[in-house]
Amino acid sequence: MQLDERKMKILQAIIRNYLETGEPVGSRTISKYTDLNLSSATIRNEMADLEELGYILQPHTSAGRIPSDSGYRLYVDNLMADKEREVLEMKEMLLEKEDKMDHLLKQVAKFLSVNTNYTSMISAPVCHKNKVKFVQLSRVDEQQLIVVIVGEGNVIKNTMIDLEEELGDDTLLKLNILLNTHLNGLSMEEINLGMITALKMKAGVHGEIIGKVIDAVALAITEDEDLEIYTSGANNIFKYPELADQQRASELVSTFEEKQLLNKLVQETLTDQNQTGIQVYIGNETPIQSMKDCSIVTATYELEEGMRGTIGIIGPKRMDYDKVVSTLKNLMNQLDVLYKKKE
Amino acid sequence: MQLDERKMKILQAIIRNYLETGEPVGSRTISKYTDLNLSSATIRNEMADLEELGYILQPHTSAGRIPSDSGYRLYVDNLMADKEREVLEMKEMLLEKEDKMDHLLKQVAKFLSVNTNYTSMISAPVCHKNKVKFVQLSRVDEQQLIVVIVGEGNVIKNTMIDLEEELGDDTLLKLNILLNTHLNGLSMEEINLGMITALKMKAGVHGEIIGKVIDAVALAITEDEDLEIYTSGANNIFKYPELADQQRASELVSTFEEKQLLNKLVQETLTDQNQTGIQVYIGNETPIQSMKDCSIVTATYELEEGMRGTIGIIGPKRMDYDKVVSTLKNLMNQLDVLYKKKE
DNA sequence: ATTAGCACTCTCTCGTGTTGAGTGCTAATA
DNA sequence: TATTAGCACTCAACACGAGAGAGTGCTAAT
Repeated sequence: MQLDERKMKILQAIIRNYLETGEPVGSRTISKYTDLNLSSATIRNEMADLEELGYILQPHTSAGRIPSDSGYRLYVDNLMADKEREVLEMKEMLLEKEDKMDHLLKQVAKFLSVNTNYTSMISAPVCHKNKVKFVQLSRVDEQQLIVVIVGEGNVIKNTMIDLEEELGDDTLLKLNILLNTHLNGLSMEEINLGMITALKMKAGVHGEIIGKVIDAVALAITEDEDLEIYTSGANNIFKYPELADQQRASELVSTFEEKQLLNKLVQETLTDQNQTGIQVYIGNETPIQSMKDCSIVTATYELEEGMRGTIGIIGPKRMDYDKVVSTLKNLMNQLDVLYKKKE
Repeated sequence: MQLDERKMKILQAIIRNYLETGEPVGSRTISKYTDLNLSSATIRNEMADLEELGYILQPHTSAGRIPSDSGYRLYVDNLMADKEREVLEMKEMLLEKEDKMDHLLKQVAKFLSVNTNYTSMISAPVCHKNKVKFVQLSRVDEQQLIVVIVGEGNVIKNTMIDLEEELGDDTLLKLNILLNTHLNGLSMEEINLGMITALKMKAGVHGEIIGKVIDAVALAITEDEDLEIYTSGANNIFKYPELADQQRASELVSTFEEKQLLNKLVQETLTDQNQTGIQVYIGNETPIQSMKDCSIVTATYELEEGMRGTIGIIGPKRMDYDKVVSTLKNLMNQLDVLYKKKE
C-alpha cells in the first residue's frame, strides 16, 4: 500500500483539524471538512489504511484518529508552506533596541511566548571562536587587581584578583604589555594550558605571583562557558490539556527551570545543522526525555563568526508548526537586520 | 469568650495535624492525638468555640476543621520554637564557595527548595548605598571605550561607549583623573543629575564629546538597578494538592517566571523590617495576589552596609513554619560566617 | 471504486444509592 | 458545672449502572 495524493489530503485534513481542536477527529468531520466530496465511509477506509501505514492512531476503538509522531513528521516535512506574516509587530518590538544582550534575549523569549502561546527558550550566544580584542589589568587598591577582557562582539568578562604580595606598578605595566601582545587576536579556544605555561615562562623572572595572576586571567577567559538560557511562557503549557495534568506539568516546569537539561537541546541544535537553520523535533525525537509529549522547534542564530545561539519553541505535538516556523524565520531576519545596522 | 490554655493546645494540635496530612481534622483525631484526655464531644465543643473565634473553619458542614489565616498567624507568632537543625548539610553545601555572586545565589535557591520541598526565591543584593571604589575608562580601539566601575563588595559594572569623534590619549587620561577624583568614595545614590552636570562643567573645555562619555558613565552607574531574582523548585507546588490545580498552578508558575511580581515582595520585605529579619506572610497577607493561597516566609540578608537582599520560601499555607524559619535562620548565620571569612 | 446502512464498541455524563467521617444537640453523669 | 455518651443528621466521596453519542468495521447495494 502506498501514500497516494488522496490519502495525503486526508491526512493533512486530519492533522489540521486536530491542531485546532485537540480532539480525535472522526470520518464524518473529514468528509465535510475537505473539498474531496467523499462519504464518511470512504474516508473510514482510507483512514484504516493511514493507520496501517502508521501515520495516525486511535486512542481507543470507536474514537476518532489522532496524528502519530510520523504523521506529524510527514506534515512538517511536506505540507508546510513558508508564509510571511506578522513581520510588523516583530519589527516594532525588536526596534526598541536594547544594548545589553541579556535584556534583548529576555525580550525575544517573552515576545515569542506571548506571540505563539507556547513556551520559548533562548540561549545566549556561546563564543568558543570569539577573539580577544582587549585585555587590561588594573589596580583597584593595594590588595586587589581587576582583569577586564573584551572580545569581538563586545563580550565583556572580568574577575577580581586578590593579591597576597606586593606588586609594583612597573610590574603591572609589564604584565599588561605581555598579556596584550600575546593574547590579542587569539580566540578563546586557543588560550589553553600550553599557551598559559608559555606565558608564564616568558614572565618567569618576575616570580611566582605573576603565575597566579596569569592563572586568574586564564580562568576568566575559559570559565563561564556555561549555559545562559532564558525561558518564557512556561505557564502556557496549561493551555493544552494534554500537557496540563499534574505529572507532566510538574516535569515540564522543572525542566524549564533546570536550564541544564535545556542545554542538551542547545548542544544538539548547534551541532546537527541543516540548511535552513530550523529544526523540528516531534514527540520522541526530542533529546529531552521529559518533553516526549511535546514538539520542539529550534532555530540557530548567528551574530557573527563563531557566536551562535539557539532559540526554541516548546509546545504540544499539535502545535501550529506553520506559524511557529514562519515566526522564527522572521525573527532570524530581524536579528540579522538589527545586527547589520549596529555594525 | 476567650482563648484559654486548653483551647490553645487544641488549636495547636489541629494545626500540627493539618500540616502533616493536608486533610481537615476531626474531633476524634484530636481526642486521641493530644495528651489532654478529653472526649471527642468536649473537643467538639471547644472546636465550635475556636471556630466562632475565627481561628479555624469548616470547608463544609460535617467535615473536620482546617486552620484559618488567623489561626496560622497565632501559631506562627506564639508556638514556634527556635530549633537548631540541619546545620551540617547547609555548611557543607555553602562551603563549596563560589566566587561569582550569581552562582552562589542560584545555589542557595536550589538548596532551599530541595531542602524544604517548597519553592524558593532569592534576590541579588541591591546596592543604593554601595560606594564607588574604582573607575576606569580605557580605549579598546579607535572607536570604542570601555568603562569599568568597581564598588565596595567588588560589584563590577561595565559599559562600552561608541565614539563618533577622535579622543586623544591625553584627554582620556584627564578624564580618568577627573572621574576618579570626583566619584571615588561616593555612593551610587549620590551620583545624580546635579553631580553629573557639575562634572560636565569641570570638563567643559574639552568639548561636547566628554559630556557624552560622562553621560555613559553615569548611566552605567545608575542603571541596572533592576531586579535580579532567582527562583528554584517551582515544580514543588505540584506536591501540594491544594495548589496543584490548573488554575492556581498556572498562575503560580507564571508568577515565578515574571520576576517583576516577585520584586514587590522584595521591596516589601526590605522596607517593612522587624528585629529578627524574618517575616511570615500568610494567605491574604501576601503582597502578591496570585499567592493568596500560599504562605511566604522571607528573610533579609545583609552582606555589608547598604547591600541587602531577600530570600523567600513560598509554599502552601500548611507549610512547616518551624522548619522553614529555622532553616532560614541557619542560612543567615552561614552567610554571615562565609562573608566574614572572605573579608 | 464508492456509498448507505447497521450492529457494535467505547467513552462520557448523569443520577442514584451507599458509606463513612464528622458534626450538633440532648440528656445523663461525676 | 464541666464533661461525656449517644443519637440523628449532613455531606463529600465513591461505586454502579443506564443512556446518549460519537465513531468504527463490515456487508451489501450502487
